[in-house]
Amino acid sequence: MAGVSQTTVSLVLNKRGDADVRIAPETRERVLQVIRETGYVADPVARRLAYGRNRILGVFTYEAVFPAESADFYHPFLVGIEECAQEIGCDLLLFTSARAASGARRRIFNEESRVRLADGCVLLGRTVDREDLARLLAEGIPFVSVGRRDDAGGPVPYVGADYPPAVRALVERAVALGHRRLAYVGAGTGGESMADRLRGFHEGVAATGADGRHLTPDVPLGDLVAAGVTAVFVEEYADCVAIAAAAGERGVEVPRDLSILTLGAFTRPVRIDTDFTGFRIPRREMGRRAVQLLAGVLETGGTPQELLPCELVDGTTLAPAPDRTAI
Amino acid sequence: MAGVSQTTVSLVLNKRGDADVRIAPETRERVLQVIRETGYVADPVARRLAYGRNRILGVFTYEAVFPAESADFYHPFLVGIEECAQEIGCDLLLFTSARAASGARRRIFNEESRVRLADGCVLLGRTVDREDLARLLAEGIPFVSVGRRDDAGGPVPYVGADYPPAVRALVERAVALGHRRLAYVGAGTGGESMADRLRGFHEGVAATGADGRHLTPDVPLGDLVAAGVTAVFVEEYADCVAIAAAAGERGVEVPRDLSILTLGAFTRPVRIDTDFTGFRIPRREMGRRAVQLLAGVLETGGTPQELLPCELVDGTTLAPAPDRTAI
DNA sequence: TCAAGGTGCTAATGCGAATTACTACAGGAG
DNA sequence: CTCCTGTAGTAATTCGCATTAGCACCTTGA
Repeated sequence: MAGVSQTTVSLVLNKRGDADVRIAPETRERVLQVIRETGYVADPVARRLAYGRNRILGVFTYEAVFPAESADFYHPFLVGIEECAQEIGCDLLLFTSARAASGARRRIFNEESRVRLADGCVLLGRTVDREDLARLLAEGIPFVSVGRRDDAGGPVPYVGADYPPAVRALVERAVALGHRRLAYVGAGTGGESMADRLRGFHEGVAATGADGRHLTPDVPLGDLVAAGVTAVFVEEYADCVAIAAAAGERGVEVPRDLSILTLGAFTRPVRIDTDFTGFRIPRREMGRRAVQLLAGVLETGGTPQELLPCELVDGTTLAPAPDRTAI
Repeated sequence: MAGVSQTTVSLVLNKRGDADVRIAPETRERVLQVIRETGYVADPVARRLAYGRNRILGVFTYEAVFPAESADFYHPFLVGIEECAQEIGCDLLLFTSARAASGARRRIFNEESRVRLADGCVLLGRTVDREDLARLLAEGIPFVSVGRRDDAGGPVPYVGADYPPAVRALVERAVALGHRRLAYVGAGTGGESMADRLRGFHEGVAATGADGRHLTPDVPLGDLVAAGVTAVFVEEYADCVAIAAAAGERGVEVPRDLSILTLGAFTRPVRIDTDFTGFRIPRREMGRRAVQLLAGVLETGGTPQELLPCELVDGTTLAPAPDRTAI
């Protein structure tokens, strides 16, 4: 329509004013005019095939992105991801189809994975399949994990929450308030984040010289009390609630008789009613940062690894240790 | 690696057992073996370019997808959309980049729109730009709007909430409880959904012979009371809350002195504390249905238009009309 | 023995852009 | 008048796959 070749149109569209390729202003204007009239938009697919970039970031989650329960644990991450993606002018591709059929484990690389359609991707999930990570690494697909990950055939780029210092700080607080017998209640495994929490607990215990034990979530409240534990550090939020409820039933007053500190893992949905003492995982910031780091990886490569600090939350479930003699 | 041509691999991958093209089982197995070993995955971009389909559905929202406020109005739509997309094995492309720079109106067709990367898309938003709709229609891009839309140079495919009967039913309920002076509080414009609500109100008033007036949201509560209005039908949820609050201040008891019925529009975020009488917009179902309809459009074309019924919610803000003589 | 028909696979082409290599033309220097 | 140097633009190729047309080989029937 403008009487020029496809090449010229391409050059005009991509604003190429290079030294080695130039377009007469008059010609350029003619092309732009036609584009304006027809509303022509370059096919993003072909563009990507030829050029290699899309401005599309993939988001892979091992759970549903939009959970039925609002105010869900993952939501803040996504808020941050979206905010940042918008700022840098990228679209987001949610791999919703990856949710495998019942039974089978969901995997990034399924039969017709669309991962490579995106320029890079953000991984979200409590745990991420090691094989998936290794393959991502091996194939050189740019990605950033939200949440720290152990090496998987190489260092994994991530932005995580810095649990150890946070948990350790909580332990120190409790000890400062007179608590001597502490318990970590939770698996302490099942993902790096759990391991990090437990590690922070042990560090804190070691640093303060307190007595710290590691118990599984199914430990009866009676055992805790009988063992003289006055402060529990609970990995999973739902267990916090359960313990608080059990305490209520048994006449153990929180926090007078027992301090409960949450370590903020959300594996199971639960209604939030108590204002537990613990720390805030900077979820939104992690989401934002993940996208920023991914943008950096796309730009210049590298394997960024960052841990964001968790802010302590005062809450109402930590009090000075009860007078032992009074019990 | 398998000693066959690219064509053969393509045929094996796409499971073509057509009459006109056949592959020896032995060859097929050899190819599959190599694929298994190398973990080869066809480039989704090239695939789309050649074949024309992606199994990617675009989601265009005129507001942020993941709002900072949880339990947001749009969230249920997205839950439904994701659920259904997952079921039919599609990924979701969120056009987060479309959020234009401050000031400018966000548009679907911006300079480098990625709409055409998806097979089709779902439109979400209180109002949708008419020009965008017209262009979508003109270019033959498959899409389905969530929310009824007036024609835009042709009928628009949509799945909406059926407001008129719902509002009308509320009016009839109020009249059945003795209310005679009713007021619709809200703009009644600014999108098809608003117009539909107002229309339903007028229908209800006409059918019952009650006295119905249309007032703007800034009407002072005093005027309502002075005019003898005993039941207000409030378009915007935030206004419901505001009116209830104003009533509380002025000693007008809800619902004894004044019944408040919500028509469920959420333009402005607001804390929900009262259990207003009104109806439930089937948001999640609308999201699901939109994706189903879109799948249908992709399959067989057409211009589906559906309205889903709104279920009445009893709530606590509708009571029999006060005895007029007693006021 | 040869044509007809079936079988199994490949060469060539297209999708729509980006990119590279190259050409036609004009003006100035030698 | 020829050679050189820019300048402005184009033809050809590439990206990785799907698809169509067609080729070579093997049966079968007459």
